[in-house]
Amino acid sequence: MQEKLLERYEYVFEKELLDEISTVGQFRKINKDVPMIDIGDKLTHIPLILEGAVRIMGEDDKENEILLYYLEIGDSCSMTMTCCMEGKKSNIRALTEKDTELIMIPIIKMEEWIIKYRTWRAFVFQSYDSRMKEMLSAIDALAFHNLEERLYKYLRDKAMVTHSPELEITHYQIANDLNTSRVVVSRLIRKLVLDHKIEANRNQVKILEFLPKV
DNA sequence: ACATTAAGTGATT
DNA sequence: AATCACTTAATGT
Repeated sequence: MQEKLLERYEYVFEKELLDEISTVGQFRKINKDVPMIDIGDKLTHIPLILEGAVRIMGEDDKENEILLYYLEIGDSCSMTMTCCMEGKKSNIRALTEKDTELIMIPIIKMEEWIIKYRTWRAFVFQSYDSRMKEMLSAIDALAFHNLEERLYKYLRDKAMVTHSPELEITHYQIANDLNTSRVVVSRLIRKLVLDHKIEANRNQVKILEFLPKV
């Protein structure tokens, strides 16, 4: 665990903080598709991702699920960070997208570290900021009723997390994550194919412009 | 060959 | 954009 922690966060956190993380945090290795947090669970720890990715799902007043965002290497969960302060309950559902390694940090340390470590403070704010920006653009797409854009972004995100432009997925699964119907997804997929943005076959979608990160 | 599941199509709201 | 009803295509047993 030490090596990976250093490898991923050596330049993010100061030495003392890294030491404290490795003593106080518990290392966990989780397989693909394992539920970690459900809605209503009390949050006791915040995760720090070392390897793999975690999908964060939200739910509206009905039982409609929607994929909010992914946690990847170097990420933590800003949702957890905020509602964690007072041991509140989760309003999100977390699920491993693939085999994942992470460190769980007890929430009590949150406040302490915010005061104690400059880099931790920066980290918290930074992950806040990036999530906020993501949310804003998501809302934008929703307001414009722009499912096509949402779908394309979804596919790109998924490819990013997988580190591969080729996704093994059905239209039905996509529809579920986007909280829409399969028929609509199929039609939008066909559009994207005609626009030469993707290729699609049964159980498979390939992103054509796959440029690993900006 | 048959059943099951994924994906395509047209019409309707 | 969602839903329905139906077709076609691919896959598994």
